[in-house]
Amino acid sequence: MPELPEVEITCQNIEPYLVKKYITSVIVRQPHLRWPIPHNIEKILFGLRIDTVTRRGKYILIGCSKGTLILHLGMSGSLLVQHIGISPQKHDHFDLIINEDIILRLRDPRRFGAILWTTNNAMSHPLLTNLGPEPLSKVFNGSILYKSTRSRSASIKETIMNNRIVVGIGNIYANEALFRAGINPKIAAYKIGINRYIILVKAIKKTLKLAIQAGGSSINDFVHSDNSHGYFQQQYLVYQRTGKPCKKCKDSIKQIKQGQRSSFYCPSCQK
DNA sequence: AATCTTTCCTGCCGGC
DNA sequence: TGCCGGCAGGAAAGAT
Repeated sequence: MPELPEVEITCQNIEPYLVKKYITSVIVRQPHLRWPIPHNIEKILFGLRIDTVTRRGKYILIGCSKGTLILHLGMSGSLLVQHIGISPQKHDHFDLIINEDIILRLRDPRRFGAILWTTNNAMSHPLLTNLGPEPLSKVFNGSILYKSTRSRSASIKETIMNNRIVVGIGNIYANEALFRAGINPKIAAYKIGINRYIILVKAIKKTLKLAIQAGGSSINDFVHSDNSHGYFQQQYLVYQRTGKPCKKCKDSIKQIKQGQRSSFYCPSCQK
């Protein structure tokens, strides 16, 4: 399940295979992702040099000589780096062939991912222009989060999962960060004070950094671009630990629904 | 049949 | 009345 740590690691893994190399062909097998892959993408990308591989939230940005390829892994996507000649599997929808040698291959069973192209400044693309701050950047701090939540009656958990407030925090790390901060996921965001927001921001950063260090988390279907699996899934503090003892106080972890998503928390440690 | 992953979009609400 | 921000729910495909 690609959350920000997985996307970050994917970027790090694919970058050396792409930068300063050339796109020598493109194969589209299934254009119907979240939005259609641009119909003429093969012609657009042919012969372009790749200059950069960066990330904005969970969007992967492949900067080329004439524009930017915007990728999103959705709920089940992964990017594989394979040698040319390896046969595609059932859900391998898109190949970028690099220097006639290496394939960057999008595998996405549930097809909630996206492949888009923009010739303008990528940051002014409609999907990117309204995104909140990067959670690991210095501008994301307790004061910013406090100010941006004054009119928010939604729960704190749903609020930190809102991309306009802060990008990149999905269901797993929202649960984990709130536990680390000792904040109950049901509290309305506007009711939380500046002091607790400072603690929460530190907890978010720590949670994401630990996950990136561990190589990204995995439940079922996240595969690293070198085809190895992530190995962080054993270390969750609350996620999917319903009924198990809290790792701080031994109380039983509770599971509830918030906005159609499962939340996990310790009723004793999170007030 | 329900669940799980992301997040955009639609429709609705209340405030000014 | 219209505009706006905010919010709840729905939608997409597939594995289990």
